[in-house]
Parts: sequence; structure tokens; C-alpha cells
Amino acid sequence: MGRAPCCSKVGLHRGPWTPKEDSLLTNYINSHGEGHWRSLPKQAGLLRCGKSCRLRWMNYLRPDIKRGNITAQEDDLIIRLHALLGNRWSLIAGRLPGRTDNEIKNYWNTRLSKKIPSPPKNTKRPKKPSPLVPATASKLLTEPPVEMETKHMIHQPKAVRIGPLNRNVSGLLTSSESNNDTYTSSVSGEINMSSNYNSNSSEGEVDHHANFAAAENGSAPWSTGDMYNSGIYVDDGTKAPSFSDQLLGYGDEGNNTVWEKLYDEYLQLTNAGYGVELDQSETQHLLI
DNA sequence: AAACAGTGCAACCGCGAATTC
DNA sequence: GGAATTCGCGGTTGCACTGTT
Repeated sequence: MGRAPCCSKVGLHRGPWTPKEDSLLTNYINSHGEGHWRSLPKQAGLLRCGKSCRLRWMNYLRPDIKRGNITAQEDDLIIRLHALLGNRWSLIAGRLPGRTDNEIKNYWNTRLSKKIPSPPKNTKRPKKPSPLVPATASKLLTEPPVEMETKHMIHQPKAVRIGPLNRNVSGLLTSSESNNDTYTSSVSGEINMSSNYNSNSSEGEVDHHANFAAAENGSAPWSTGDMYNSGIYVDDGTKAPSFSDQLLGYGDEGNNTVWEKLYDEYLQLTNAGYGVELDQSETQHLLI
């Protein structure tokens, strides 16, 4: 398996980009478009490897990138999405228009990870596919696999970035109207995740910061770990609140989305301890 | 004012998946 | 069908900047 040579091995520039390099890259992509990163540096007159060019463009130079501080609403959304998706930064970034995966990853690592403990690591993709691939997730709920494997492997589907051209986002977390922001992401008609996001109102909304604080100071019957283990019932029969439940709670009650349904199935499968690996094709449409 | 520690972020690295030949 | 190539991702590093002693 061949790998792209590292910049250091071919004597190319490394380190911080200069304004001139930025200009060359931006001008080239503006006139020729993205892609073909391998040949791009040479054609653009840059002494950089393609990988470096791609990174610079994706994380810094793209015109749709939103600079500036992460807002409280975005902060909140990142926490919820991280509870749901784990360290799949590109996926999380796809729900935060104008934010890059690198930015969110940095934000999490430098700030949020200090506020919130990391859930158990399960984001590593398996090296080879499991022989156990269910036809559908729901089928498995009623028909536990005959051949149960001892390992509990959950396949984390590959993250898919939402392209700026295909995304339909209206008024997300950007304006003074953010008291009742609406987030709509619709691509190819496959999924329409629409949420009424009311960050200031506590009406009908669980405050996960308070829940988390309660877990930490021992005033709640659940632990912080329980909050990650969505839907778990603690000793006194109380259901521990989960970050993920709250995320889903923002959805339109009357419009039970595919996302929500599949997520429920996913949780049930994981909580049931099945050695389930969801095939990427089963979940791909949820990630777009 | 200097030294040190902590923080934030851009960039790099290595890997696996997808694509091409 | 398999090797080579390219792409995209998450983890990690290095360094500039800021705060503290």
C-alpha cells in the first residue's frame, strides 16, 4: 500500500503558511476548483505537499469558514453531538456550518474536555469487517444473531462532510434571533433534521450542565458515566439523563425522524450488548 | 523584568478507506 | 483481482501568546 511521501522527504516547505502561499493557493482553487491535491501544489507554484494544501484550504482558507469564538449555542451543540457521535469531528463539524473539524477538535480538547469527562473510547474503526452484518438494525432487535461473538464491536461509520453547496441551513446560531434558532440540514432529500433550538428557555428542556454537575457532586443518583450510557437506570430506578437524549429531545415531537428512530435502535442494540456491527450502508444516509 | 506554566491553535503524522490503473 | 495512488480522518505536536509568580 503506497503512501504519499512526507513533505520532509521531498524537501518541501513546512510549518506556518505565508500570506503569499495562501494567496497562491486561494487563487488557484478559485480558478480551478478543489481536488487533485496531489498535483495542485506544482500547478499552483507552491512548494508544499498536497496534503498540506488540502489542510490549509479546508481549515483556514475556504470562503465559507466562520471565524471567531464558538458561541454558547455552538458550545452546547458540540457537547450534545459529541455525546452522540464521539470523536468524529468531521461529522460534528458537518452540523456546525462554517466550523471545521480541526477547530471543533481543538475546541473540545482545550476547553470542553476539561468540563466533561471523555466517554469510553469506541471510535476506533475495526481493522476488518465483522462477519456479522445484520440486514437491518431493527431485524436484529427481534432476531438476536444466532452466532453471537464475544466481542462487542460497534462499527463507527465513516464521517461524511456536508458540502457547503448542498447544505441548506437557515439561521443557525448566528443571529440575534438565536433565542429560537432553527437548524435545517437537508441533502439529497435523504434526511431532514430540523430542530427548534431554544437555548435560553428551560421549559421542557433538560439542563445537561446541571445534570452533569449533580452527577459530579453526588446529589444525583446517577454518575457522569451513566449520562454517557444513555438510557441506563440507576439503583433507585431513576433513569439517568443522557446528553444524547437531550439532543434528540430538540426534535419535532410530532415528526419522528429517521435519525431519531435509527438512533434509538442503535442505542438498544448497544445497550443489549449484541456483538453488532452496523454496516456502513445501514447508517450512511443518517450522516449526510 | 524575568522565568515559568498554562493555553489555544495551526500544522503535521499515520492510518484506513476509496479510487484508479 | 490486486497493487498503487489519493483522499479524508482523528490523534498528536510544536510554538506563539498570555497569565502568574
